[in-house]
Amino acid sequence: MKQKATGCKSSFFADVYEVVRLIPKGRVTSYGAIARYLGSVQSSRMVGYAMNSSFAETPGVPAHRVVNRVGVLTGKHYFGAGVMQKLLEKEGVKVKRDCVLNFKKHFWDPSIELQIT
DNA sequence: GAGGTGACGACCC
DNA sequence: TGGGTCGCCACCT
Repeated sequence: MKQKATGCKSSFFADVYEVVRLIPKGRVTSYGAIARYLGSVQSSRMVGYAMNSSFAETPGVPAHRVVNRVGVLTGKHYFGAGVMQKLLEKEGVKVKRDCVLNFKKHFWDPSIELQIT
């Protein structure tokens, strides 16, 4: 951990972290939604990569609120088995078999919620 | 300085 | 309709 590019607000990662922190409690979003909000839906993979490094971020990034486009907790393996689901259920999000129930209902789109007026 | 990696998404067969 | 493959782009080694 020499530089990690942290502290550089213009970093793509930093931008991702900022958006994820804005996700309200009991809501979830997708990697693609964040990537699209940042202007590059093709960079959706980078969002996931950013989450992988989010554990080193302070304060912690609620990465458990970020799932793939169909509501599957693909990152739970990195969080720890059951941890991601437990955190979501604690916030009122029903999770079954690593899938968010009523995903569309809990979906939080930054491009809409954070739309520039 | 260059190549490889990756928690996804969209398109094609 | 379902499964498989490709692309994309910033960070890490």
